[in-house]
This record gives sequence, C-alpha cells and structure tokens, in this order.
Amino acid sequence: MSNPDAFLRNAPVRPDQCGAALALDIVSDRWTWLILRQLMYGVGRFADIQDEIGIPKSVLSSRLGEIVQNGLAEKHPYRDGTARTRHGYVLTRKGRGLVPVILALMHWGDTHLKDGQSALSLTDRRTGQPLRVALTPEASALPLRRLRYHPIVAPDD
Amino acid sequence: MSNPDAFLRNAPVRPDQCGAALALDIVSDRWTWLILRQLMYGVGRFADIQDEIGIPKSVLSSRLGEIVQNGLAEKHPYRDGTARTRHGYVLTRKGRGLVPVILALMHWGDTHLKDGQSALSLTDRRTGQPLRVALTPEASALPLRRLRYHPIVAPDD
DNA sequence: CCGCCTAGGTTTGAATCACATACTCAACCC
DNA sequence: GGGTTGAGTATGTGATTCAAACCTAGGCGG
Repeated sequence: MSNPDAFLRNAPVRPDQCGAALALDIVSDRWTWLILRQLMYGVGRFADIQDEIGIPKSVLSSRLGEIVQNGLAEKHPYRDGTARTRHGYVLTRKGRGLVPVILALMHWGDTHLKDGQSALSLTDRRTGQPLRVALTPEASALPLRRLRYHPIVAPDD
Repeated sequence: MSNPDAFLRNAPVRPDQCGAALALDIVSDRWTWLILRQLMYGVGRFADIQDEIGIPKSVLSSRLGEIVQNGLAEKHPYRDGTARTRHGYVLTRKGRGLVPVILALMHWGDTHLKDGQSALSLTDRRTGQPLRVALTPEASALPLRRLRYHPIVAPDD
C-alpha cells in the first residue's frame, strides 16, 4: 500500500476529486452513521432511533434533516394499528448504497475491536453461502439484494 | 434490506455489540477519515497532510494523537536527503484494515456524488484484473496486498 | 558558535456545536 | 374537551473548532 522507505508528498488523487472526500462532506458525523445503521436495519421511527443509539432529540432532528436533504432517506408515512398516520425514515437507493460501507466498518470493528466474532452473519439469499464486504474482482461483486443477514446472538428485547 | 411495509422497532444487533458502532467511537470524525486517507496513500508528514486536506494544525495534532493512541498508525523516523531526522506517520496493520472502508466510501462517492467515474482504478497486483470493494462470497475476498491502484487522471503537481 | 530556517507542533481567544431539559404541537381516543 | 403519544423546537451552558500567533529542536552557513 505505502512505500516503507519514504513518504509520498501528495496523494495520487486530490481530495476535491476523490469520492471518499466528497462523501465525507455529507456523512462525516458519528451520529449520522449511527442513524444510517438504524435505517439500514429498517428502524425508521424517530423515537426508536433515539432510544437505541442515545442521541439527543435536537441532534437527531437536525441530522435527519441533513440525511433527507442529501437524498439518503425519505419520510414515509406509516400506520401502527389503530393509531394515527405518522412518518418515519426509509433509505433511498442512494442511501442504501452506503450499506456496504457500514458493513465494511462493522467487519473491521468486529475483528479489531472485539474478539473477532461478528454479531451478525451475512449470507447469500440465493445460495446461502457466507458473504462479506471485501476487496474482490469486479466480476465477483454481488448486488445488495442478494444479501440476507441474521443476528448470531438473539437481541434481548 | 428493510421491510417496506412497517418499521422495525429495534436493530437486530444492539449498538454496544456492533462492530460498526464500536468503530465509530474511534473513527467518527471527518478529519480523522481524511487523515487516514492520506496515510493510506503513504502521505505521512504532518505538513503534507495539513496542506492537502486543509486541516488546522491544532486539530491535526490532536487527531494524529488519537490515531496513534488507538493503534491505527505509528510514528516512524525518516531522513529527507541531508536534512535532520524527522518523524511521520505510517498505518499499522489495524489501520490498514480500514482501507477497504475508505475504498467502499470512495466508490459510493464516485457513483453518487460525481459523474460515476472514479479517479482511481484498482487492479489485482497478480492478475491485473479490475477490483472493487463490494459484497462478495467470503471465498472471493482478496487480501489487501493484492491491491494495486493507479490514478486515472494524473495529479497536477 | 551565533543567528536563522524549517518541520512539527502548542497556545490562545472568539465562534460554533452539542447536550440536557423543558416546552410545543397535532392528531386520535374517550 | 381532556389526556396521551410521537415527533419534534427552544434555550442555556459547557465542550469543540478554527485561525492566527507563538514555540522549539536540530542543522547549517558564515
């Protein structure tokens, strides 16, 4: 990756032309990532997001505003039994595109920050074989819709 | 990914057991990611990092401290021609583990925030075929050392 | 061996942002 | 029309960020 004997003086791609740097202008914040993680799992109600990740309401409100503004999620109405119509947040296609990033980060955290075991297993919806987000030949990349996940330890609710 | 008709009330994995959430405690910050991007490319000198990403010195100093503290990079001495010995920063194995995350984010930014073209092409050092970071069968995952990248448009320096 | 240069920081003070707490608002049910 | 509940705003304090100035160790030229 990097030359062991000397430091490069410049990156091969300038930040203003780099997709990663541009992406970081939009999704740079810890809370934003945690919110996107919830949305990835389909947890889209304001109060549910707030309860699970412990974000202050005012911050959640403003982050959700940015997320919608940037086209990563949309407000969708829902009706919970007999209750009135309410709104929650659902990832757009653009937002779903960040799922591999979150999964890659999860894999890193599992291997370097925990004992190496993931709490979530990823499998191919079609073949059942285990999946990962990793460096791979383009021809071996699978679309997100092939992904099925299930928790390895059941959540205690 | 998410059920289109209703919202889940909880994520399948609680944040405190999720590698992604743990990772975000360590690498949550925009500047930290931009610094890691520079280190990934081998740009490890304080002033070079500062110049390219435009971070204030005081923030760079404190972020580099955190990055070293968290074991993502180490200070290495270097000698530039006749000048005195100085120190720069080099990713550790743990830090290199974040490279796929950065590449996944870059891919997302390239496709959703630019015209869809990357400024960097990734190829297999051994076979020359194009690579990506993507969802893939575990068996198709390649180690990082197989990665070779080269800029598609030459940097103008 | 004195003074300057340079990389790599540290200090400082104004401006911004985050957090907790309290408050609001609009259904819907009774 | 009173209570409840989900989804937010408003507010005051405390922590972060930023820009700009300052510091410092080592080498070098004179």
